[in-house]
Amino acid sequence: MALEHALLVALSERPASGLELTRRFEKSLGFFWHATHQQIYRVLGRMEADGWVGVEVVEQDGRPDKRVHTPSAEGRRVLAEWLATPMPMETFRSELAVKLRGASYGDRAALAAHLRDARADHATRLAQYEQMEREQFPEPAALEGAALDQWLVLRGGIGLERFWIDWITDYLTAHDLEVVEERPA
Amino acid sequence: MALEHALLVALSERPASGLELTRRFEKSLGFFWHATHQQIYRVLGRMEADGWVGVEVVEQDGRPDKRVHTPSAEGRRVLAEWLATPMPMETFRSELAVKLRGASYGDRAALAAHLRDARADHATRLAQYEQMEREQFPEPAALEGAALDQWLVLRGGIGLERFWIDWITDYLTAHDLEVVEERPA
DNA sequence: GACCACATGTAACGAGTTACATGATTTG
DNA sequence: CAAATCATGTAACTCGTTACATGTGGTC
Repeated sequence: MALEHALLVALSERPASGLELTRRFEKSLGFFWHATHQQIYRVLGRMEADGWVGVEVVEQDGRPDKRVHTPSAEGRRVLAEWLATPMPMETFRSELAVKLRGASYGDRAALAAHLRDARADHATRLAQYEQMEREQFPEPAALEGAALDQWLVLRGGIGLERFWIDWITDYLTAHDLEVVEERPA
Repeated sequence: MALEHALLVALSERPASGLELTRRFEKSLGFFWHATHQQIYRVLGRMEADGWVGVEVVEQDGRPDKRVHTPSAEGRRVLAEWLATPMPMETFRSELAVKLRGASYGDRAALAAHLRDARADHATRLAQYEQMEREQFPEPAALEGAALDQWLVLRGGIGLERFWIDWITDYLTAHDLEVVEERPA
């Protein structure tokens, strides 16, 4: 498991409350790790109990208090140890792949419509990532340290979205299911 | 959830016992879906109880009996219905990405060593996939129907392994951590 | 006789999802 | 005053992993 460690990475970059972490996960680390606020609060509570993070209650102007979490010395030790641990090879899990493989046992035309939707979703996300790259990393050659890591992970997200788009396109093309745009007269 | 549906796809291609399914998952659908035999047996039991599959006990020569599962009419209906259902966009989950992003909070050199191992693992799997492609699909242009789908999913697996290798290589290169091969004198 | 492969399971746990609950403050 | 946003949580459930259990038959 690694949500603990993903949270430690995020909190090392900047201390945060549960809700702030949730939002940050949607944006950045979320390319490769998704977590709901329920799960994040639960794990944060466990990390606090285990002494991996310290909590400071911060009063806010016109808003409820928030509990800001910061990695403790023990938390930093745990994170460093995890980073140095070898990992088993990962295999991605994809429902879409199962559907592609099983297409002949259902309505291939209906599936094709969903594939085009899925491709459009990935194209949208790709465009978002590329915009983030332009705005946040205008000069990649000058990056180093944590900022360089962040850019490289964003590059990974971009590469992955391109993989999805290419794969779906290849599938539709091979089955001759691409829609040719009609030019309106 | 979709292990049920993945099993229905596999059983539609060919009826099988639990253990045979487990092995088939390691080979083909396993590019994008991994499942242990425990999980497969449990889900097969549920599918049998729900009437999605029929079971025939087959005696074998010099081996224990096996229980061969075949999709029922109800199972085929369920599969077709699932195939026509729109799906939410998928996000892959990767520990490796978290480690890349968190590298500056640990020992980057130690991480780099594991990254090279991970890249070697993916290169090995890529070679296996490419060999499967040569052996099982020597003439892709002639494929159609279920066989074409199987080839396209294998192509997806190949594309994904290439993504991994490229990404890790980009990371190591950007951090100037590539090992230059020493030429033995 | 020990060991391995085949074949099917059970039990316990941990991780993740979904739905719901609570209370504050700002905006319309 | 109704609705939306901020902020933190509980409860119930499903999914997935790990470890263990059981029995057959062939091989060294």
